Amino acid sequence: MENFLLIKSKIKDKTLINKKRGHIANKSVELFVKKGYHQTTVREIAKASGMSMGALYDYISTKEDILFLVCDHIHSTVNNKLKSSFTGEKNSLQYLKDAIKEYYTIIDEIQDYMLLLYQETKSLNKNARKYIFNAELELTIIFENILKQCIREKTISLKNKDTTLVAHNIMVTGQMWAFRRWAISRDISLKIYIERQTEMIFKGII
Amino acid sequence: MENFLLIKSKIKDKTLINKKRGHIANKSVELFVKKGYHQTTVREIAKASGMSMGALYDYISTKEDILFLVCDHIHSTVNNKLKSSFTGEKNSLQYLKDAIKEYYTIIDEIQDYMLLLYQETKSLNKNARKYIFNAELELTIIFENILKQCIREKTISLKNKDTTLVAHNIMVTGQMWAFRRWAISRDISLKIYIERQTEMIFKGII
Amino acid sequence: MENFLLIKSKIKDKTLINKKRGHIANKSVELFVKKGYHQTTVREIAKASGMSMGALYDYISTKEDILFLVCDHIHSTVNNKLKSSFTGEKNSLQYLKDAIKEYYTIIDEIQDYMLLLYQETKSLNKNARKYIFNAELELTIIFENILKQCIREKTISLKNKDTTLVAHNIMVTGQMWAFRRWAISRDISLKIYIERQTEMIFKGII
Amino acid sequence: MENFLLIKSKIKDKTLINKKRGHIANKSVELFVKKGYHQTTVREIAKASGMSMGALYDYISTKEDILFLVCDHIHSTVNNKLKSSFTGEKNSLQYLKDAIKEYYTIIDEIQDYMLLLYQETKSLNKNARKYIFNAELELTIIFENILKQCIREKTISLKNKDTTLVAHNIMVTGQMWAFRRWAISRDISLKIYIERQTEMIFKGII
DNA sequence: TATGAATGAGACTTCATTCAT
DNA sequence: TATGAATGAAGTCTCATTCAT
Repeated sequence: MENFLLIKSKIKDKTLINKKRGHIANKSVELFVKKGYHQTTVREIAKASGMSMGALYDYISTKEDILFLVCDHIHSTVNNKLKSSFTGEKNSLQYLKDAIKEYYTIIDEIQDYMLLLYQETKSLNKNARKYIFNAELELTIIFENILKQCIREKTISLKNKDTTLVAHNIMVTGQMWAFRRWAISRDISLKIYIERQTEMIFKGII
Repeated sequence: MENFLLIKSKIKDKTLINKKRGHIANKSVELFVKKGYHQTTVREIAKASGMSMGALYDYISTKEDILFLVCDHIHSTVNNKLKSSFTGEKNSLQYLKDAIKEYYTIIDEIQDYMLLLYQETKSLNKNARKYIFNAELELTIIFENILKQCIREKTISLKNKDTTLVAHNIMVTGQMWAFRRWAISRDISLKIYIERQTEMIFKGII
Repeated sequence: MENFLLIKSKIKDKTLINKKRGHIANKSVELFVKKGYHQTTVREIAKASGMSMGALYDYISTKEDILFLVCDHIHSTVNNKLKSSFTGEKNSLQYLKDAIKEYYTIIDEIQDYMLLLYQETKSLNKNARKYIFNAELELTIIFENILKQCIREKTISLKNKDTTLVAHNIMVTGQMWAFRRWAISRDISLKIYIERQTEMIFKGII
Repeated sequence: MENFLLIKSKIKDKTLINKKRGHIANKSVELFVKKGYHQTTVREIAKASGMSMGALYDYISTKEDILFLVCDHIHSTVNNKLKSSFTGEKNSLQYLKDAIKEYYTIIDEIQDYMLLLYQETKSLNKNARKYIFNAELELTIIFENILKQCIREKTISLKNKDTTLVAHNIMVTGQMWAFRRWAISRDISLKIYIERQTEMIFKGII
């Protein structure tokens, strides 16, 4: 977590800061998911974190900072989960397929967090928003790179300039599982969803 | 707009209610787009609407009602625009293609509204949310019906049970133009975006 | 009802005024009993009276006027009921006994109104309050006069100067049935209550 | 004051809560007496208490809570004053006589508070009202117990089952001094009032 | 460092009263 | 006379942030 640049703290010990901020993010994310960012009061956050108001404000300086912490936290979670799943040697096509499956599965696991992330980012200030967008972009680039590898290995037929779009498509189709659950999950399981979507994505690029 | 069931009013004249509520929605949507729902005060809305606080509250009973009005307004706009574009005789495949183009163009025109719609719906109460979800579903069903017509005319190869998923995909890919503008529109114009996405969707179903 | 002096009206026809004001008082008293004067809105009163806001304000000029109308209405009711019960020839002691019984019975019948009367009078302006106090005094004087008649007929042993106090005692003991119902009526019926209290009053003055 | 169960506070220090609530009650009671509960604004209360709006609301959560605080305060005052007056050894009849005198004197001292108490209790919610009624009942029981003691000592001739009623009579006759001052105190001093009323009460039970 | 009481501007909402029709 | 939409001041309550201890 490189949020030192964006959030000021009265505390000197950077290890402590990291530890406490992680703690705050963990406790806050649950509250935000349950009640939404605006409906959650700083008092509630302090209580849930087992800290006093003063102590809390020693590690952040604005309520918005907590939202940033939370968004960052969610993105890190996804990022780490996804990256740590990339093991073993395989051909690039299988790699892509597995990455999609993994990403969609992660989204399913933390769908509430995903909703939170995409609905509340707008409440962040410009800089923080940029930071979060960047994290989102990094994730996209992971897929883009796999696609480029596929192109190099000629396992798909796609122009290099279109990889960005396809990568975004993959991500959005994944997030759709969280956003449109109310409509989709009535008819279809995650397993089938992944199969169908993967199939269609592949048809589009092969 | 049949929001009489969900929003109470102190005014008796239903025509007047409709007129004023439309006016309020029109003025509020701009404020919400600019500052967000929570950051916009009722006083600002009253002022922008050229009404007194009291008059405003004669037509609604909660600030949340205004959000509902706005969400409803946006959906109606999209719905009407889309439906009014369906003219002329054409084969179902062309029909689908045109519908996609039309929908994506509408999204481009009112992208700010789209963002608002999908980020603030969560602030509505359960009933209002259901209502809005339903409007979203209606839109999806339009695409689903076109797809089913294509299947009947055998212009695409898709199983009937997969039409829902593809319809959602079409919608999400369209909304993506609003949500991921910051990443996509740097490299690509709306025209190209529509072409590429249509191509990929069609590859997936033919 | 001589409230013309205290409440202004835009209407000329005095018969109409009387009729409508009676109507308003009748409808309002129920609302006031149920919700209290302050919690009842003029809108509710207008609706319950089947009048428009404007029409209502043609017959009164302040919300307080309605409260006055109501208080007056209650007092009149008690007064008329009590006075109309005074029939037949009897000795003064029996007269007193009957009057007490009658008064207490009236209080039992309209106990909610009694509570209203004594709790909301304070919200009236000085003049209106005086008027209501006067009506209360008139009622007291009825008892005082009976007591004086008893003294003249030597059926009780009481000094003339103490009649006022005893008259007040009689009234307060009656009102107590309304005010302390929550404590008293658990153990005792109205019939017994009247018996016991009458007995004690008589012991005090004979 | 054990009002912790009925009024929530954001403050942790219970001693502080008690102190401040006492302070708030003291300042509010004057305002309520002067202007009435409904006519007094929370802002005025805060100002009179020398607290900020926020601070005030840290110790209560509703304006109604302040009314409860005040009613409780008044009752406690009466209760404590009365109880602390019970000293010395005397026969039960004298005891009763002194208690009446003391109670009536207290009422005279705080007649404005008494009026407030009985006119505004209705604005409390059910639970709070019950609590206040209970305090009133406790007071009544004090007199009831004295009466029972008299019965045991055979200094009065009263059936045990009638003690409740007489106790209520004593209290109501006392409160009458506050409620009907406008009519009574013109002719009679507190001293005389106590004498006459005591005399009549005693005649009724001996 | 930590605590939590205090601040105070400002949010939403109500409602007695008026007045154009 | 009657209607009911409009006014706008004022009410209660919240809550991010600070600061004395």
